[in-house]
Amino acid sequence: MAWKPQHKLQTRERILTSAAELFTHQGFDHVAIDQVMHHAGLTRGAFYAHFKNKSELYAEAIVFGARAKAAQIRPDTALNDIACQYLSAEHLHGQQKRCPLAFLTTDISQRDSQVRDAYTRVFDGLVKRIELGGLSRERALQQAVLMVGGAAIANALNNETLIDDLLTACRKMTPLSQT
Amino acid sequence: MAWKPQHKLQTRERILTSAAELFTHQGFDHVAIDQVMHHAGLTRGAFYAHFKNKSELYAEAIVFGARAKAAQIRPDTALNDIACQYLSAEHLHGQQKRCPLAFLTTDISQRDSQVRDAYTRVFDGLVKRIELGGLSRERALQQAVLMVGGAAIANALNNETLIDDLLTACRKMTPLSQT
DNA sequence: GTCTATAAATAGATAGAC
DNA sequence: GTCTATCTATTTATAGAC
Repeated sequence: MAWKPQHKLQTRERILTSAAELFTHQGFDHVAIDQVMHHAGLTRGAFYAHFKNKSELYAEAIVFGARAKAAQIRPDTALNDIACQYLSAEHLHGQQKRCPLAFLTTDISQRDSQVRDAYTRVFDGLVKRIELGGLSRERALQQAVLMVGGAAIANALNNETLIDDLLTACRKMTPLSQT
Repeated sequence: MAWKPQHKLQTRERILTSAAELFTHQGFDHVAIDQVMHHAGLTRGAFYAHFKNKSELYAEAIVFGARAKAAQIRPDTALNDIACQYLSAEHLHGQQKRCPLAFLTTDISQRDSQVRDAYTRVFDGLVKRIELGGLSRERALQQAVLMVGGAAIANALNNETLIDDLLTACRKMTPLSQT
C-alpha cells in the first residue's frame, strides 16, 4: 500500500499550487478556503485533513510559490537577466508565476509569526542567491529591494506610462550596469 | 450659522485621521468601519453621512495620510535626510505617522480604480518631489522604490538583523552618496 | 448628524456520513 | 480522505428615532 501516502502528498501539492496562484493574485483575505479547494478540484471539508488552518496554508504557500517561481528560471541565467524577467510586464500580468515576495509584501506584516518567518526565510534566500552572483551583501540587499519593491509598487499603480518608467528605471539599476 | 459646515468638516477630518492611522497599521480588510468611528469618538451609523462607502474612505485616507506624513517633515530637509527618516525604525515602529505608500503597497492592487488612482497620484507626487531635489526622473524613480519598497519589505520581515541590514543598505543608496 | 437596531452576506472551522 | 450540512462570528450597509 505504498501509493496511499503518495496520493495524499499529490493532493497536498495540488492544494498548494492552487493556493499560491490565488494568494499571489488576490492576497490572504480575498481568497476563501472554498476557492482554493475548488480550484484544486476538491471541496471545503477536505481542507482540514491537510492543513491545521488558513494561516498554516498561507505560510506553506509562500514557500511553495517562491520555489515554483524560482524553478521557472533556468539555473544558469545571469543576475541581470533574472532582474529583467522579475521586473517585466510578463511577471506582473502575464502567464508567469507571481512571486510571493513582491505581491504579498504588505499582506504579511499583520499575520502571525509562522507566516512572517516563512516570508523572511524566502527573502533571505533571494538575497543570498544574489550574493552568490558576486555582489557584496549591501549591494545584494539593494538589488533585492529594487526587484521586489519595484514589482510590488508597479503592481499597485494605475498609470501605464508611470509603470513602464518605473520598471525601466529599476531594470537599469541591475548589477552589471553598476559595476 | 457658519459654524455648522465647519463642524462637519472637522468631524470628517477626525474620521480621516483615525482611518489613516488604522489602515496604515492593519490594512484595509482588518480595519472595520466600527473601529474607525469609535477611534474618532463616534459610532458606526454616523459614518455614512460623511462617506459613500468603505472604499471611498480608503481612497481619501491614503491621500490624507500621505499629506499628514509629509507635513511632519520640515520643508527644507535635504533629500538625503528625508530618505533616512523614511527608512528609520522610528517610521516603522515609532510614533511617526506611517506612509500609506509603504505600508499599503500590495493592499492596493486588488481595490477599485478610485483607490488605485489615489495611490498612483500620491506616488507620482513623491517622485516629482524627489526630482525637484535635482535628480533625473530615472534616478528619482529608483530612489522612490528604495524608500517605499525598502520600508515595505522591512515591515514584513521578522528578523531584526536582516531588517537593520536592509534599512542600512537602502539608506546608503541615497542621492548624495551616489553623485 | 448622530444614534441604535437590524438586515443580509460572507467565510472559518467543525460534525458526522460514507 | 473527502463529502455535505451546519454552527458561529464578523461586518458592510440601511432604516428609522431623536
